[in-house]
Amino acid sequence: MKAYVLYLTQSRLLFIIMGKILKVGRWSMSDQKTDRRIIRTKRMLRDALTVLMEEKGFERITVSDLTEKADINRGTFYLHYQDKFDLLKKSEEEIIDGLRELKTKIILPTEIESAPLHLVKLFEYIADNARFMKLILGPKGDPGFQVKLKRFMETTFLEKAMKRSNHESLSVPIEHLMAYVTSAHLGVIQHWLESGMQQTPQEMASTVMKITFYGPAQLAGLKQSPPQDNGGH
Amino acid sequence: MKAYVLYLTQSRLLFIIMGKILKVGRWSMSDQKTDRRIIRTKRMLRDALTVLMEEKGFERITVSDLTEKADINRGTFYLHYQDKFDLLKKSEEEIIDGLRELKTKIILPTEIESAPLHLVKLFEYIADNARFMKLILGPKGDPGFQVKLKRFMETTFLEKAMKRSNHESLSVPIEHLMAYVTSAHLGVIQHWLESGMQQTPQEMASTVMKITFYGPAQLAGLKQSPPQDNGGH
DNA sequence: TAATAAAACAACAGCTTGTCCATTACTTAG
DNA sequence: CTAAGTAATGGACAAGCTGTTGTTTTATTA
Repeated sequence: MKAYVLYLTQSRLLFIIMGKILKVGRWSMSDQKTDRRIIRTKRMLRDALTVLMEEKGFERITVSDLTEKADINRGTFYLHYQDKFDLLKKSEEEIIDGLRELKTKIILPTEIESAPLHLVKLFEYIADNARFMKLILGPKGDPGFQVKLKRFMETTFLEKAMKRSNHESLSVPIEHLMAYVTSAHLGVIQHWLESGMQQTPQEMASTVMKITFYGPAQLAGLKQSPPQDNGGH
Repeated sequence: MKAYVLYLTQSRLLFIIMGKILKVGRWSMSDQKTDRRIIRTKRMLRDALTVLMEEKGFERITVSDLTEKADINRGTFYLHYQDKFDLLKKSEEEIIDGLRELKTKIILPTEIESAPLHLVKLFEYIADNARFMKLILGPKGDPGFQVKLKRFMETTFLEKAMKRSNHESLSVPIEHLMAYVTSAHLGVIQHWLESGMQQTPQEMASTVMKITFYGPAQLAGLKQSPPQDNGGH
């Protein structure tokens, strides 16, 4: 398998492999993350993204908007990101990475039945990143991020709990139960963000746990009509 | 108050009022919806929208794409819609209107505790419009539509049920309970669509009702750790 | 201070947008 | 069936955005 260097400009490297042109990202001898200029540029662009999403929503943003708001040359943008979708994706990944860090920190020997503490930490993290979270999870945000967040919740603190349950006793498919709970959690988070975060992360976690354990209907005091099984016929 | 007709092109009408230019939508003597050509054009464009959203997602679609796929002159597009966002919005509104019709049809004297039947009808309607629903509620869809759908569920069959509950007994804020349940419903719908709709609408409605009544944790057999109130301190 | 890399500048073809006009094709009321 | 009315077409336009490039300037760091 041969690889020919085809072209080499400032920070761009192109290969031809098997007759196909392949663009292989960026070219640099030094450590990418050291240079202050890079960090500054990226920070400016991500800040600009946030501001502009608040102003007009992601769909209406152009790369020109971003670089103008960030006070950066438009060409510089393309030195770091492919397009505005790439910028969004990488901003999202940063948030998810933060979540994953949270996860490794949180597994302590003291908490075996630790779902509530997990939840509190999650709400705290969201509060710390409220501005971006509110946007990305809001009505003009990115539904793909919702999926990522739900998947994170599922693998982190729900799957574990569910694994411990007695599957045979489940009268509903586990996948639906999962979809129900993760989405419910997400919905409460969204509402919390939209309504200006009037409650503390502790209160929110407690609320969510209560509903999950006692059930929405029980908590609302609706006991008069237990659901009859009309799924069979 | 004077109004001067400034300009009149094919199907466009412009005013100047108090020195300000005002574009007043569309101009036509006849009933907009009668003409077969209009109906055909709109249908073609909405079909093209669906296909293209499947192909590349809404963000990547251009008006040129739409008109090319629909085999329609690009100028014609602007005779009916402002831009691609307008087309999406109107397609969504059509779906929501269908839901509202469902709602008026459904209120029959036989069902007082009718939440389950409401739900079955909802799932049936979604199945009937599965292709568009899957897209619009999917990871490349429109989060704004999720909000609309949740609001519909809230006002239609949840608010009524909640109103009947004894509010004083609620140990969690009703708004959070609402957010929890509507989002949970939405999540199950999304999962159902994503996974190829293996279950019947009846089964789905039954599943959702069960979880809502007995609670996710109870159904999973997790009874060992009832949530202690850690929201206070 | 010298080597190195990022950013700025300026230009480019190609594409999309929204709008317009004149012409053609279709629809429907009479 | 015809004629009036209206939608659709084709062609054109300026304006704006995109992604890329080569050259020059500026900043960083060893």
